Amino acid sequence: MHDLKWIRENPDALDAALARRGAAAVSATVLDLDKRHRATTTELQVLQSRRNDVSKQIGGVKAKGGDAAPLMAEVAEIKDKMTALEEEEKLLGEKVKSLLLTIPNILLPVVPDGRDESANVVVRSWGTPREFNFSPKEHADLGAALGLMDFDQAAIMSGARFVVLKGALARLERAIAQLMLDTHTTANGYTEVNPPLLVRDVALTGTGQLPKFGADLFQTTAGLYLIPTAEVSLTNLVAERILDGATLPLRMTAFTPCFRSEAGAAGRDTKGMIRNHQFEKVELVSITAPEESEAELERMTKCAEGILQKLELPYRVMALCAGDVGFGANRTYDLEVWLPGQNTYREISSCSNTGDFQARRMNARYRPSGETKGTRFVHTLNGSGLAVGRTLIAVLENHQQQDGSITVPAALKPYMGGLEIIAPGAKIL
RNA sequence: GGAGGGGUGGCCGAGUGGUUGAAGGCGCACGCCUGGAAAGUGUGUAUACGUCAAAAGCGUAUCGCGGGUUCGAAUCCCGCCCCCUCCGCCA
Repeated sequence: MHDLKWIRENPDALDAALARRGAAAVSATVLDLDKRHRATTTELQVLQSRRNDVSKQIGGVKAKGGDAAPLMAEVAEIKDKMTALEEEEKLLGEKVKSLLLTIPNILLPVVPDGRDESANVVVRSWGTPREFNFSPKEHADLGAALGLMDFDQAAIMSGARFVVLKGALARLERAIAQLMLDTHTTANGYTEVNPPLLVRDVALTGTGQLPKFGADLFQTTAGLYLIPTAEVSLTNLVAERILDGATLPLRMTAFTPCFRSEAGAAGRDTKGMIRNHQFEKVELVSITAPEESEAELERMTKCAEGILQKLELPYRVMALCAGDVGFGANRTYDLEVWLPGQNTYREISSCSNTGDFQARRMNARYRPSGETKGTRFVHTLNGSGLAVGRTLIAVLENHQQQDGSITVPAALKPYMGGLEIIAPGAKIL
């Protein structure tokens, strides 16, 4: 959400920023509503002031046993006028607020121009895609051949876009998550959190999924929503709080299931477990002072990259272009992992700085250390560190052998009880 | 799910219709005192919005949230949220 004052002073900057995203200008509409809202507010406040005044006089007159009738008549008249104004004021205020909630964040100047993902820029890459002396298979085929990845049975109980992992693959997924959590909580300084998976609409409004993207979410009959990412739960850990500046930055990580309706993705990535309704992810969230957030984004991205390196998975870092950066972010790096079975790079992590965009929506502030007066909005960042399901895919495809077995990367062996090879033919279920 | 109790400033806590943004205390800041410190003592100590070129000042709102009653609400009424206690159910 944007600062209204800033929009008043920089309407053209807002519209120009929206144009970079390919979005329509809104400043004129905002300013018109805001102007009418403030005019109404001022008018109302004059009446309120007068009413408070006269009411005090009535108290005084009555205390002395005088006749307050004329004064009461005056207040009655004032109140008449106030009723309509109050309604108007409230309505205009709500209109301004709801419009503000639909305006995306302003991109930083470093974000490359471009309309869609084809204009994203490769920042750096790591690792060399392995040379295969056979034709590498896709993860869904590998998993099925191992007998440990079952889409059919998942469909019977849950429908499309679900998967059942069994035996060594179920364990592999857990091992991957453990490696990530252990790395982030020790080497990278993040605090592990186990947050709620069901949240209220205010939490989702705070992080920006609502009000615009409700169609992507699963909502329960009780009105709560399943989180589409732990970013929601973790970032809301600072909602409505005033933090002590000395405690910043806060770094937290959580391993959670994520739920997405994939409403707009019919027909895309229908094979395999690339795009499921339910998947697991280790999320990273940082809360920083404003001047630290850009450096923190670099740091966070490096933390995510570290996991890919440990797993010996080639990847590249993409700077998303203006048209591809998400609603709440001012800048985003995607990590794309090499998938030999699909002969392409696929997104496995997305690290974003939202600046004070989310902080304003959830009223997350801090008091700069040393200062006793005044608060400022914090900056919030989030990144996948990494998407666990997609990491599993990458491990399968990159570490597959000609016979369909999977070599367990060294970093995962301790978490696999020393298992070195996941081989076909295990008797399972 | 049933019954009851409660949500006041950074914290504790008073306040059941009238000049209360809110007593008192703690904490914090600054000063006095002291060789220095403690103790003592004095002063100050919320947020948002509006007005203003800006500051000061002024105005408005805020005692969980929203609505209502009233000339006037932290105080009365209604709805919601949250917390606590007991009962029931339950991993």
